[in-house]
Amino acid sequence: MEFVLQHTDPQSCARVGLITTDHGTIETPIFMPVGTVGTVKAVHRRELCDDIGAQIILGNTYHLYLRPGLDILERAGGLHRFSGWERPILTDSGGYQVFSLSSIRKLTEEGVQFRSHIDGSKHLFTPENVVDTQRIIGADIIMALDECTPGDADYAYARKSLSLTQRWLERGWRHMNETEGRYGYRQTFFPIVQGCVYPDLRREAAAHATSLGAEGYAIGGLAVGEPVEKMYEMIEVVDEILPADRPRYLMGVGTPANLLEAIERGVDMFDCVMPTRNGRNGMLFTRNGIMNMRNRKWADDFEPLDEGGASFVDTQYSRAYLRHLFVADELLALQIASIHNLAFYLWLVREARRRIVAGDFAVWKKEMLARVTQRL
RNA sequence: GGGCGAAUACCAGAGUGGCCAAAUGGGGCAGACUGUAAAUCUGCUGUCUUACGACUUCGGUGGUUCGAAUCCAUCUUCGCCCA
Repeated sequence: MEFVLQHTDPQSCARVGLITTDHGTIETPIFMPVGTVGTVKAVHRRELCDDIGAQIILGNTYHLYLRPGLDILERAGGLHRFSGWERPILTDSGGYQVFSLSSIRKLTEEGVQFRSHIDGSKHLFTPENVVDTQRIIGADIIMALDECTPGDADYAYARKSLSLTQRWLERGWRHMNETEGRYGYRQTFFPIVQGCVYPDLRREAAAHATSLGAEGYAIGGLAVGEPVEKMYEMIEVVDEILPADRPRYLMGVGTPANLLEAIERGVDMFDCVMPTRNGRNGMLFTRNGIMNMRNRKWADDFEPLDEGGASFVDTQYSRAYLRHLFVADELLALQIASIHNLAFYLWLVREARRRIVAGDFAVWKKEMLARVTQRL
């Protein structure tokens, strides 16, 4: 993987860059749709490529390891060939499941033992074997195993948790360097900076990760229960330390407003389930604000979903029709909402990129921020 | 014409003397969702009220009772059976 920093906003930390992988290039800032189990839910590959313009998507180690399993993935020739997605893939390590599945896992020095949410069987994930798994999945970008620390953790716990994450990082990094990919293309490894909401821990984590000399860095453990101002503060603290010539990936974030704020603070990559999950639950993110499509007020609104929006669904379907589909529990509703939201997110980062280059990012961001947070 | 049964909130349907403004499901209305255990989850859903609470409800009418969705009489409607 290579990263070229193409432009930096003179008025802020916002940046424009280009990541090159063996599966193609990624223009940053970028939003990466989440496809946990090998599919971006409710969205076809063709829509993802042609209509949404996704340049890279996510997969998840924990989920793919459990199903379909490593044997099938390996025999398929990796997730790219298995799913037909030919552009880059980034896989999360299972670190987020340490947080989200905390009731069915046990943390030890060696790793994390999950009780499968599917059948209850036990599986040990270590910093080493999640690298192996991600190599088998065939991810272009492999994430280190970390403990995603809850946003409300106290200092003592956050320190202890960070320390474990750092030991795991060193083990994963070493294992990565001792192994090779099996499909003939390059795979790269991103450390994850933890430290909860504590600036000194974040600084220590950023410095420690940077010392490895990785090709890109992730900021994890944010948007997990802490106040949003804390999140922005932590991004600032960390981005001061992370090398400018490497991409920074803010994991799991976020709302359109979160993206704008983080881009301004120097973040290059994002992923979040919000556009797809909230979309399936009836929420549309648009340039003009948020719409809950299940609300009665759309019942007889025959205007296009989002005139001039980034996707074909925005003009081809009316608000009243989409509301009808949601109320009637029709599957097409999930597709339309997912396509719309992802197309909007990709438009948002593309536009941010354009504005940074044009030099009016700050003005545009301020205006967008006011609009996207409105409730329609 | 006779017999039996049933009528409960938007719908279906439980409840058969006080713990009933009335279970449950559906529907409706609103909210939540951030590296996906999520096409999921939560709340509200007689009226007034921020709440406490007050008021009006269980086909109609009239009774019994301290007290009725629940018991009695009668009427209406519906279903089934006999002629």
